[in-house]
Amino acid sequence: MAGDVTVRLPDGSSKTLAGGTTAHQLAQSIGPRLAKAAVAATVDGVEFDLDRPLPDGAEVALVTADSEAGRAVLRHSTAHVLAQAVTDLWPGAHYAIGPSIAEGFYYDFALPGGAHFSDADLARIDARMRAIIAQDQPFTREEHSIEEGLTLFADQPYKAEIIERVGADHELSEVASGDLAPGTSGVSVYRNTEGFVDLCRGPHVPSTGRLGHFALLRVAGAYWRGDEHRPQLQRIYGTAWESAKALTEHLHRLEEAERRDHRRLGAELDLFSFPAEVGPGLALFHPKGGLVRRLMEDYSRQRHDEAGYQFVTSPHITKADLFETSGHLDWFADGMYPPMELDDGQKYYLKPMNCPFHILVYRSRQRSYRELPMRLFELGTVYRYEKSGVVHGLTRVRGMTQDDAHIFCTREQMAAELQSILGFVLALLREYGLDDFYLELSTKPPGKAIGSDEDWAEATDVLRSVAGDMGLRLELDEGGGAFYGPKVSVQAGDAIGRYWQMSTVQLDFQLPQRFGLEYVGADNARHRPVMVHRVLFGTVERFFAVLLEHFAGALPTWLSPVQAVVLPVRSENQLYADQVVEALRGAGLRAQCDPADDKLGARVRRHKLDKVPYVLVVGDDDVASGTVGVNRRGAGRAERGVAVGAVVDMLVRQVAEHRLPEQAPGDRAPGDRAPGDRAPDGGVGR
RNA sequence: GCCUGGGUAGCUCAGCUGGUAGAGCAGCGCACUCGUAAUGCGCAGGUCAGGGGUUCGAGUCCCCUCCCAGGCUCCA
Repeated sequence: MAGDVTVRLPDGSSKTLAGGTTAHQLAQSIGPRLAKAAVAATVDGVEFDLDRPLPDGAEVALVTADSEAGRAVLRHSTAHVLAQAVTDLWPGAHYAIGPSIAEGFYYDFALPGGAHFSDADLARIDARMRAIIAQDQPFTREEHSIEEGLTLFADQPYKAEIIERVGADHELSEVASGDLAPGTSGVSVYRNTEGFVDLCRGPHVPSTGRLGHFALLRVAGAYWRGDEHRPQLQRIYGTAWESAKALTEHLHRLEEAERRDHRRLGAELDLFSFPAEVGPGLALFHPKGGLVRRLMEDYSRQRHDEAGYQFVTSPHITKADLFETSGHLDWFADGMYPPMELDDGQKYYLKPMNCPFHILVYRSRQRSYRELPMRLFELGTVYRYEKSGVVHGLTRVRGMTQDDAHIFCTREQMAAELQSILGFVLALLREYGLDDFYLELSTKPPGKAIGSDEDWAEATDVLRSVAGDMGLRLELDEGGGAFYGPKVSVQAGDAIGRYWQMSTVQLDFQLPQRFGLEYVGADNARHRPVMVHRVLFGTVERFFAVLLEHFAGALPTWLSPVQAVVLPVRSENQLYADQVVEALRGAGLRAQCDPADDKLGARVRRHKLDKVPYVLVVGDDDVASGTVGVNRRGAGRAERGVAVGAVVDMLVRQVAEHRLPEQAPGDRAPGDRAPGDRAPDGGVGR
């Protein structure tokens, strides 16, 4: 029939439909469930509203709400409703951009008179949004010229700025806000019944009634266009999901992340603190935290020893000259503590990096090619003057210890060396229970780098090819390199799916040149070595934090500050309990006794909350038969009557093998709370 | 550095519109000697982050500083 259109579906089949058929009608023709789940469609790879007619010959796929693309549509549409609610409640408010993001959305506003949002406002906005959703207002798309767009948004300066930018650049395929129609010289807007109109590329759900499983989370300040020289806007963050269940699960994940927060665990488990008297970003490690740190550091030293690294040590401060030569004072001065002036006005700096010192070790005498690759390693404590707003627990501090190595090698050796470094790094991270990795390649930072483009290109190519051989996903971080060279970083996923930057490997042609490094080759001529900068944990502090969160505080037995606690059931069992502790200690284990001054249940609970891997209970039966009751962390029930020798052997083996916990999370009773928490009051979250 | 919100006992928090502080847990003491996630009673503990101001009187109102949280920017 004339005017029919034929479209192809993802399964390869074709469907012929009456001309003007929309994606929604197509979905209905396939099935009511699909029609209900669909929130948008892709037409030849471009996202479309459901009510737009399908062109003939198109490849059409329906986007359902339970896909990532579908959630993005839900979130973006929810952001529109948020903006509508805010403009309802604050007439004259300017709205800027409101994209969907990884697990939610945000919208930026400038309120009249410079007003700002409060938590109470969030509740009001939430209520208004729900009213809009209840009205099931349709989202209607319109397309306008640039000029019409400017008229439409005459009183919305941020929207006008976006439109002007589109007008100035027709080729603009996408803007950060995601608000514009790609490849067009006009703009599209979406309108709903109450007259709210927003600049938007789309697509949107057909009507607000399709939304509703959302939560507004927090308000924050954010610079317009992310530029700290531009006005600061009021941002509202929220999340939205396809179902109440998905929303609830997401909120639970947020609670879980909060429960695992290393700052919280650090205080609860008495590992470290940040006294205000010391200063922001400067941690104090308590005996238990210090012990864990030492275990990690000792093991790191052992592995580096085995891998052919040589150990060096360098001071914490140095004269300015060194950082002038290295270029740090030109390129990194913002990140350094200001100098102290000593002697005759001589400037000394706290070191922000270890590399210049290791370079001087290399340069202390003439080097032969026979010495290369030369791998210098140091647990080097560095200080960086981080802006006050960025310090965060142990993951972003001002004083930190890097497990830092600098490898000097020939150009011929560098590919193999990089490969072996990455292999070494990944192997060690796996031993700590991290096994979900991807790599990130960071390239030359625009405007703040030393060295020629050719050198950067070569270094970047080598890193890319070596990284590509690791069999891991490789992502590009354009412009994210250090000032002296590109880097590959290892991003490790933790137990709840968050990724942390751990190790970085940087290839550097510049510092060897600036410091005039040489080696004498087999040809008896002088050559310039290449340098590789490498951290493995990144910093001991950050790695500690990541491990704590990954294991939810339940560190593997070999890293646990206390590996076993022995509980005599009653005081008459004390002597035997002491003997069990002695047996454990004699085998090199960290064990202690908790005498029967308290109920057994209370003591068990206390040490479980302390995440002690093994709680051993000894009563009359055990005294008689030389056994203990074993309550293993993470296990549901205790095991009775295990021979002392067997327990000692089992623990020794576990520690020697650095065995990982079989079950990291969930070693607390449901609904359980940390010491010091208030009694449950039925409220959700905080 | 910027924005917003905070800072009350070791921890988690309560304290209405100003009338000089309160709970739970932790700590200490006493009693209880108990077989696997909270025994009871008692005691002690706070220059309400620090400084200045308004006031007869400030945890509470105002200003400054410090620190923390969530963001922005930046980054290991």
